[in-house]
Amino acid sequence: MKNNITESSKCNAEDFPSVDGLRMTRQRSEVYSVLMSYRDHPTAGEVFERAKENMPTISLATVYNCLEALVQHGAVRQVNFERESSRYCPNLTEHGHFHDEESGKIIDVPLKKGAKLSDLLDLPEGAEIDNLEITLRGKISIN
Amino acid sequence: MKNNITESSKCNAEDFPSVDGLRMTRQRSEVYSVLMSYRDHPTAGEVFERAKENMPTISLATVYNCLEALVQHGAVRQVNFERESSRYCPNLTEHGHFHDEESGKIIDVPLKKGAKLSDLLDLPEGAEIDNLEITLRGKISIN
DNA sequence: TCAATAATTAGAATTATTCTAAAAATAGCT
DNA sequence: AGCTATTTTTAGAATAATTCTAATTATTGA
Repeated sequence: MKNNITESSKCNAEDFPSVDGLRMTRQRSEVYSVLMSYRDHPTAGEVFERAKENMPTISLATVYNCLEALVQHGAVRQVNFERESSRYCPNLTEHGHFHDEESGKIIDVPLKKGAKLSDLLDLPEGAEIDNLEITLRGKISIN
Repeated sequence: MKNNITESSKCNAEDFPSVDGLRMTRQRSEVYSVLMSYRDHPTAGEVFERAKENMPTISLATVYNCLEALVQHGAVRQVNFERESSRYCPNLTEHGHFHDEESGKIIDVPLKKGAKLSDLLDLPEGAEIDNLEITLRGKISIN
């Protein structure tokens, strides 16, 4: 008897590791693996272009849907630079982003171990932080 | 003899303090004073609504132009929250922004005196920072 | 296998912002 | 003051990223 597992449900932990509570689909798996393999903070449009290489029928709306689902389940992070398109980042460690004005490249900026945000900022009384975004823009001087 | 100074050139340091290199105009002055008087991080659209109270003929395009000019001359700051409309802030001290998820309010978060960003972040070699944005989202617990 | 639910899709709609081109204001001359 | 060059303002059109809609397809669980 032919295996009745569909294309979509074939996805497993290797394709789409541990994103709890999120149903696996071929499209979500594809979008996630695009982010994991390039790791260069692509926009939704760029993810779409890359995903189409493996999955020519995927739609842009689906890429947006998948990215939203992945962000909501904490599998990837959405990062915003000024008014530009959102970009997506699979690095889940606490970090900021440096946007090099010359090359256009975006570089992950790790938070120093043990450094506390409250050492730097006068947070409001009772503030409970759900999300922190640190973005830096500048140049890298070559000496 | 009638004073030939036009409406626009009448603007002086009181209306539009020290923004060097930027020509004073009635519209820029109005936009600037809207930001200075409310100090609550309005969007361009909100600035437009408020500016119209004093200057009913001002256009939205002009508000955008004025805001851009003021930002470029360092008179105000542009702040972005996720994908929402840009907001504008006349507080020129180094600070971040806390976005309260419950009230929607945006609260300035001062950087602690003497605190250095490099204490918190592992900046890339030779990075020269032109712009820093720290945005926090969360709740304020009332105890 | 069937019914219920969820995801995908194409294309339309939305919305913030920018662009365009013409009119108005202004500054720098003489 | 008058003239000219430059800048700013303006209304409306254009753009572009994202979201919405409604129909189709896939998936789950009984």
